[in-house]
Amino acid sequence: MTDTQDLDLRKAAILEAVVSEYIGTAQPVGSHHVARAAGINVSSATIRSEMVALEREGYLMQPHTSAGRIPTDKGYRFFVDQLTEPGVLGPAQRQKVSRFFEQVHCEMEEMLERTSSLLSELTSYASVVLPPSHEAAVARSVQLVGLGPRVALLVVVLADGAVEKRSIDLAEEVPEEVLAAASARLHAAAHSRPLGGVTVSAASGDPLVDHVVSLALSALGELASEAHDRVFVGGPSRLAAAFDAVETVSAVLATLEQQLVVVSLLRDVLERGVSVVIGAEHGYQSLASCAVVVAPVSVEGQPSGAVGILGPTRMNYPQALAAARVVGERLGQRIHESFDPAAGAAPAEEHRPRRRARGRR
Amino acid sequence: MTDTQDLDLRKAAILEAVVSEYIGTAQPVGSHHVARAAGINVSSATIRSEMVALEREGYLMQPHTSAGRIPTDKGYRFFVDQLTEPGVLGPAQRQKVSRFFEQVHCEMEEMLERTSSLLSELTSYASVVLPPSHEAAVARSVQLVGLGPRVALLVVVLADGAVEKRSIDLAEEVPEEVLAAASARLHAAAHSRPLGGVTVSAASGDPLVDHVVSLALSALGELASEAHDRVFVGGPSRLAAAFDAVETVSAVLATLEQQLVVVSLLRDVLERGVSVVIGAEHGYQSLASCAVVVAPVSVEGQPSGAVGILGPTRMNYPQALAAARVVGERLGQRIHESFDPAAGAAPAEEHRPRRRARGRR
DNA sequence: TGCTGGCACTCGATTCTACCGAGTGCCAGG
DNA sequence: CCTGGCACTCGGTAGAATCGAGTGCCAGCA
Repeated sequence: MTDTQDLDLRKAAILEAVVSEYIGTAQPVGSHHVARAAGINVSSATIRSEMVALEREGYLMQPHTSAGRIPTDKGYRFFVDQLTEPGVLGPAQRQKVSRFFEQVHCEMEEMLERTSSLLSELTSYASVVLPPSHEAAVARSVQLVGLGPRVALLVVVLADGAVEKRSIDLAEEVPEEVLAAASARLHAAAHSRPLGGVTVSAASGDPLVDHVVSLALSALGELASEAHDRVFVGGPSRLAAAFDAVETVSAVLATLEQQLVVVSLLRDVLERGVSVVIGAEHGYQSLASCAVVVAPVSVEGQPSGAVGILGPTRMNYPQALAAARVVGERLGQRIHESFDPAAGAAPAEEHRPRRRARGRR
Repeated sequence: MTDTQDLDLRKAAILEAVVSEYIGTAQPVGSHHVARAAGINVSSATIRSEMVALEREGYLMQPHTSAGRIPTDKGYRFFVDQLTEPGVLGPAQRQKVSRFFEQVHCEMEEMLERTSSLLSELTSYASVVLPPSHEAAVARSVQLVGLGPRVALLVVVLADGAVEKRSIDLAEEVPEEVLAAASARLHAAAHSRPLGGVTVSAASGDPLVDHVVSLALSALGELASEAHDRVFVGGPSRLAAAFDAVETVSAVLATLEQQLVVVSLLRDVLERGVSVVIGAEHGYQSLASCAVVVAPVSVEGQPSGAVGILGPTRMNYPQALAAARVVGERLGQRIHESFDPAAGAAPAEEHRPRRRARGRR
C-alpha cells in the first residue's frame, strides 16, 4: 500500500488545493481551478494526469465521469495530518472565547452546557462536551435528606464540585433523628474517600440506623460504578445547515440523541490520542458522513474530559482544530480555577501548536 | 367575522375530511377524494362549491389554482376544537407508557429527560418537558461544602427532590470549622422555608461566620429568584423527518436551543388554559410552521409543570393530545409517588420495594 | 523525459416542448 | 338544491436539444 507520508510535493499541493476548494465550495473541483490556485505553476493537463494518480491511490474520487474530483476520507486524512497546521482563531473569535471564560460564573453543568454552545457558535458546527470524569474523585460531603415518609435522598458532593444524588426507598418510616445519625456516619466514612471505597466499620447501637446506612452504601456503590454517561450537545441546528440531505440530518441527530454512542466515540478517540476522526474511521455507520475534531480537557495536567466538534467531512479542519484546542484548554483552566480562584491570576500563556495531529486508522 | 361554531354540518364534515386526509398524506386534497370519504354522500361538484365557501371563510387554501385544498391554521383550529376528541392511545402505546412509569426509577432530572424521549417515541414528533417549578418549594436541607481554599459550594435540597447548587467565592481562606458553623446556621434558618424568605436573625459570635453566612444568603437569594428555565427536549431528530425543508428544520431547532423561548411559550400556553397552539397563534415567527400540544403535569392537584409535543401543523392531533395527557398525568402521579411510595399502591399492582439497577450498556 | 496545448468525448445540468391528469369553476338540466 | 358535464388551469413528468465544465489522450516542444 502506498504510504501517505510520501506523496510527491506536487501531488500534495494538488491534493491540498482540491481539499481547500472543496471545503469552501462543496463543488467537485476541476483541474482548471487547481491550476489557477496559488503555488501551482503547471498546466491543467499536468494536473489532470496527477489527479488520475491521486484517484488511483485513493485520495480523490469522481462523482461521475466528466466531473471534477472530490476528496475521499483518505484525502481528508492526508490533508489533516500532513498539509495543515492547527491554525489560529481570528481575533474576533479569540476575543469571544476570552470574554466567555471571563464572564462565565456558574456551576459545572451549566458551564459545560454553555461551553458547547460557545464551540458551536465559533465553528458553525455542532459540538459535544464530555464532562470531566470523576471516577477517581473523592467525596467532599455525603448527606441523607428526608423527602417523604419513606424516601430519602442521598446527596454526594464531589471534590470537583459535581453533585450526585440518588433517592432511596426506605421501605419503612424512619424518623428524622435516625436519618441524621445515618447521615453523620456516612459522612464520616466517606469524606475524602473515593466513592467506590467507602465502608462503614463498626455497627452503631441502633439496628435501624445500620439498616439505613447499608441501604445508602449500596446506593453509593451504584453511583460510583455507574459510568456517568452524560454529554452536552451544542448547536444541533447547525447540522441542518451543514448537510443538505434531510435524512442525513435526521440520522446524525438520532445518533446524537443516544448519548452513549457519542460518549464511547469520544472516549475511544481520546484514548487513541487522535484529534480528528473522519468519515467511517470510527465504526459508526450513521456518522459516516461526519468528521469529529476532538481536544482533551485537562485539569492540572490530568486529562479528564473532552470537547468535540461534529461537522460534515468537508469541514474547516484548521479552524475546528484551533477552536477545539483553545476551548478545551481554557475550559480545563477554568475548571481548575473554580477550586482555587488564586490560580486564575496567572495569565493564560499564549497557546502554540505543540504537536501535529497524528494517528491514522 | 364568521364564527367558528356554526359551520354547516356538511361544511364541517368536508373540512374534517380534508384535514384528516391532509394529515395523512401531506398532499393537497381534491374534491373527489373528499367525495369518496366516509360519511359524505354528495357529489364532487357540490363539494367543490362548499370548498369555495370554506376557502372564502379562511378554513382552506389552495397552493395554486387547479390544485386541491389544504387546511389553514384556522382550519386546523376548527378541526381540533370542534371536530375531534382527544382520542385514545393504542394498546401498544398504552403499554409502553405503563411499562415506562413502572420501570423508571431515578432522579427527577433523568426522569424528565427520559419522559421527553418517551413522548417523542410515542408520537414521532419532538417533545418538550417543562420541569415542575419549585417556586414555592421549601428547602429540606441547606449545606455549605468546602471545595477549595477559597471556594465553597452551597447545596440546597428542595422538598421535591431537586438539588440546586451554587459556588461561592469566599475571597479569603476560611477554615473548615467556620464553614461548618455557617452551614449549620444556614440550615437551621432555611429548613422548611421557601427559598425566598430565608433570613438569619441574630449574629453569631464570630464575624467570619457572619460574613460567610451573608455571602451564602445572597447566593440563596439569587438561586430563588433565578427562574430555573430549563426545559428537556426530546427527539429533535424527529423534526428532521417531519419537515422536509431543511431550513425549516434548522430554524425550529435553533429556536428549541433557546430554552427561554420554549419555556415562555409553554408557560403562556398553560396560563391560557389551552392545550393546542397552531402555527402563528403564539407570537414566535420561527415556529410558525409548527403546532404545539401541551398538557399540564399536576402533582397532587397542583399544576406544576408541563409536557408538550412539537410537530408540524399537520400533526396527528388526536394522538398527540392523548399522548400528552396520559404522559402528563402519569408523570405527575409518579412524581408524587416518589415522595411517598405508599401513595403509589396502584390498583392491581402488588407493591414491592423494588430497586432496579439502572445498568446501562 | 516531462510539460503543454489541443482535441475529441462524456455526461450532468439546464432549457424547452409536449402532454398528461388531477383539479377547478361554471352551467344547464333533473 | 344537487348533479353530471365541460372547458380550462397548471404543476409534474418525460423526452429532446443544448451547454459547458471537465476528462483522457496525444503529438510536439524544451
